[in-house]
Amino acid sequence: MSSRERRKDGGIPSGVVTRLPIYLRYLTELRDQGVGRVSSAQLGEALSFTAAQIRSDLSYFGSFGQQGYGYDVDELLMHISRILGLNRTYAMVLVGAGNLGKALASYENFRKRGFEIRAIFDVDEILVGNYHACCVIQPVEELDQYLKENPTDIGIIATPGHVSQDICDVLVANNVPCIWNFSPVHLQVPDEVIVEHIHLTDSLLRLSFRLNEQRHRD
Amino acid sequence: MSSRERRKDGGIPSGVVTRLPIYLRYLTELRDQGVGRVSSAQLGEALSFTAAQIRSDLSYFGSFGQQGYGYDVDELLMHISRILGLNRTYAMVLVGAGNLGKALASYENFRKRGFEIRAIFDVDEILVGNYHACCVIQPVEELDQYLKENPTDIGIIATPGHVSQDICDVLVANNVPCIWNFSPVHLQVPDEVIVEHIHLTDSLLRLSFRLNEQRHRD
DNA sequence: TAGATTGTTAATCGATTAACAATC
DNA sequence: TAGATTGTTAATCGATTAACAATC
Repeated sequence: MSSRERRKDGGIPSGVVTRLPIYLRYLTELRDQGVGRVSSAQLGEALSFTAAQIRSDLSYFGSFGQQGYGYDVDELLMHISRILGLNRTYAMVLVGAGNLGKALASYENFRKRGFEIRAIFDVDEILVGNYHACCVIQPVEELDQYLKENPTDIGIIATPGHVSQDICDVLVANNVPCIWNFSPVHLQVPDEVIVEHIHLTDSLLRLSFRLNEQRHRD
Repeated sequence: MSSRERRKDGGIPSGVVTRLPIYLRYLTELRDQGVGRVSSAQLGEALSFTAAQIRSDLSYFGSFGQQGYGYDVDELLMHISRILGLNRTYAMVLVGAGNLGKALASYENFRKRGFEIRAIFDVDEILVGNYHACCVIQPVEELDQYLKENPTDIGIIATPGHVSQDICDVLVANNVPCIWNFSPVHLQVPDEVIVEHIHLTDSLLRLSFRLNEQRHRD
């Protein structure tokens, strides 16, 4: 199947989407080291993937290499950047200005990539009115009105679990297409809404599971 | 294949390990709501999995249900807790006391589950000596000596990318079996070391990819 | 007992990999 | 040209699902 035909059926498999940012990161590293060219075998070696998988992943989007040569690092980097949508900016709102929310708002790398936190909301009256990183913290009751006036691509939920579904509903009702969820809750959203969960505790539990795994063996 | 036999071959598939914490979280919610019993069909409905997948996942570890009845919520919760290793505590060190590191150290839920940050390290002389949450922040040069004197289960890396491999090497050299990595780097570790990556930027890029996905379709 | 739901098997589906013709 | 490596096909592998006998 050619890449053109492949694109027609459903979406891109999630495994592919998971690996693209990994490729991007490593290619950026190579470029910063002044490496100009790389083969799928070399990429695979460095990232613990097979060469075939890397070529297969890239072929969903086009032909970026050259037989007998491999890939031009700068060129491939440019293609993957575009594929991931890095050729534009994204407007974000952050809900929840606790320790984690503040850490996210302070993280410069997001803005550098074009992901801009444009407003911060919290319930805590003590926090409201304070400047943090980019913005004044606003009362959460104003989230709905803000979203009506300001088109927003990504809503970041960094609230305690018991309010996150309510916040999510407000975001969805105002057509925010993407949710970045840091609360320990399985959010209910319509099919068309895109959600990425950062479940920190789940990740820790995967560590403790693997650490104790031998116990479950015979 | 019986669960007993299944356990003999390699490890548990990573998909199963990913879903166990999700089951745990939802079962906890049910228990807190006073729900005493649940079927695989109900679990699947709530979490968008098939009932068969849930039964298949659980069967890796034993038989926890009853035909015609389903699962006792408390009992299943107890089993999954043990499977995930929640019947003990874990000693952790945190390296990197920036915004994100501080947020992690302040997060009470980890400690409640038995994941205890026992020491914090940073390069920044201004931070060193300050108390944060549980512990005094120590100079990173003392990490090696600390690990030699204090058995540690999990090393948390919340440093800038350019030093994270060095920190990782110190952790590995001192037999820390698990790494929880928040830095935007693909760490090189021996096969037996267990690594969980929280790559925040990768997660954002998956959002922007999905948001722009239709552009790549015909 | 009749109804419900498990745990497991066998069938299906999808993802990964090996192989290779094409070609730089 | 000879050597290297792509993009793609076909084969393999593993994960998911549907179906059902067992049984509470």
